[in-house]
Amino acid sequence: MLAARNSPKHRATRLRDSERTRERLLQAASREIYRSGYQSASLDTILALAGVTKGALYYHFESKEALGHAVVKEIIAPDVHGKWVRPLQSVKDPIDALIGAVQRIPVRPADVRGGCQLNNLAQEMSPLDAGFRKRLAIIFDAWRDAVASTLREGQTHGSVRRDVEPADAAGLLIAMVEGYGSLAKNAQDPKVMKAGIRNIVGWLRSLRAPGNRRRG
Amino acid sequence: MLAARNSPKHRATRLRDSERTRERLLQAASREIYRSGYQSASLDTILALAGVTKGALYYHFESKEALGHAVVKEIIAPDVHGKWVRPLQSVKDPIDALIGAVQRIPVRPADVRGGCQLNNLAQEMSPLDAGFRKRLAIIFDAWRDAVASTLREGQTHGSVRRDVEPADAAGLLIAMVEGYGSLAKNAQDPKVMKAGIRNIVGWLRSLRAPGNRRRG
DNA sequence: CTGCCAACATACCGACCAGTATGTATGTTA
DNA sequence: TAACATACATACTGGTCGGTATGTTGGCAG
Repeated sequence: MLAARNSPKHRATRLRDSERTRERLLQAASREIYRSGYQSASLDTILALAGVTKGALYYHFESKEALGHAVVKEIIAPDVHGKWVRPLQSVKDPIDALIGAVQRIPVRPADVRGGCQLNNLAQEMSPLDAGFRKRLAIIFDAWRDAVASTLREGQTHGSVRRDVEPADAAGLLIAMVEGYGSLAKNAQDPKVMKAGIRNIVGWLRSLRAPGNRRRG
Repeated sequence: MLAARNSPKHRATRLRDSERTRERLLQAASREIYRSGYQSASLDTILALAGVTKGALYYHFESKEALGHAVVKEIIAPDVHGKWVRPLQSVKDPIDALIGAVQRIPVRPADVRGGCQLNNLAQEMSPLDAGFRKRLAIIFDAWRDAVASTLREGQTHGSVRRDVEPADAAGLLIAMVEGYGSLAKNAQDPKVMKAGIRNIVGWLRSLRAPGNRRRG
């Protein structure tokens, strides 16, 4: 009788429901912060989106700030990792991989109008809250390190020009991506972002070592 | 008696005082919006900065939104014009002029931490308020047009490479400037901005037509 | 069956918000 | 000098904010 029906399922169900509530709060907060910015994001709006009430929120998070930090860590960081770090790990051709990542930047009207989650929050909160700033800086650093590493590897394999400074080029790439994102967000026009992607891709091609051209 | 002492001075004094109050409100609003963003900028804080009260504000501006629009038109637009349009008009060497403008980007810690007024407001308000978005888009367009025009002129004079598309290069330059501004703002580190300026300058040099090099 | 705790829901709080209604001092005009 | 408009100051409003204190419910151990 001691081993029979120890009811791990019921416990698991409860825990899973609790985790699902937390996840819904995170997703709702992410969407609302994306729309209105962190400071103007209303907890009531987030709660309505998540379909729960204040009690649930303050059970899972100790404050609005903690909720925001959790969005950075559990939503934004994995997103950037999936788009800019994992795709660059152990690839044959770094330039092709970078071009692919750039071309996979969302260009649907809604995405262009909303901009980049990472950049949005960094722009708004970096001067105002050290907790946000540091967490976002870690993401930017990981992004830049991933690009720089793949460029360095390309240099050792001879596919990337030796006179390119990987760290500088990585920073420049990120600046271009975020800069064009800003321009396209203001213009509210996917064409601006598409033109930006073309220009970035052209610049990336110029980093390829002579004799390693894929085209032309 | 009809022409004597028609008291234009008193009227002028009154008008000048009124105009000064309006100007102080604009400057205070600009600073507070720069610090906290438009949405989170408190009118009470702006009034305290300007040293006036609600009555003065709503005498000169019909709403917070109108005040914000006036900041864009009367503070931000002239600032961008003075830094990126006037310095590029009828210059001998467009590349040198562009390099000069880039090198004149403020890199003091306070400037780097605060970011670019134009980009700050554009990022925050473009998706939320069409009035802000359009006014800011006009500034971005004027900026890009000024850069593109000076590049075109450089092409006719032979100092800029013919294979450069002026409009594309202008957009890329602005994207780089704003992108690096974002990265430096998040890093809160003037070194990031200085490194960005060096990279942008290097890219600008690559636009110079062969045989027109200023430096080896 | 009972007590207990996790996982919420509900009701409420003071602070702050943009905006307004009204008061008032200082010229200007008739 | 009396009427009047300009250029504000003061006092107040309804609404929203993040946060808290308390109530409620369901599963689960003893």
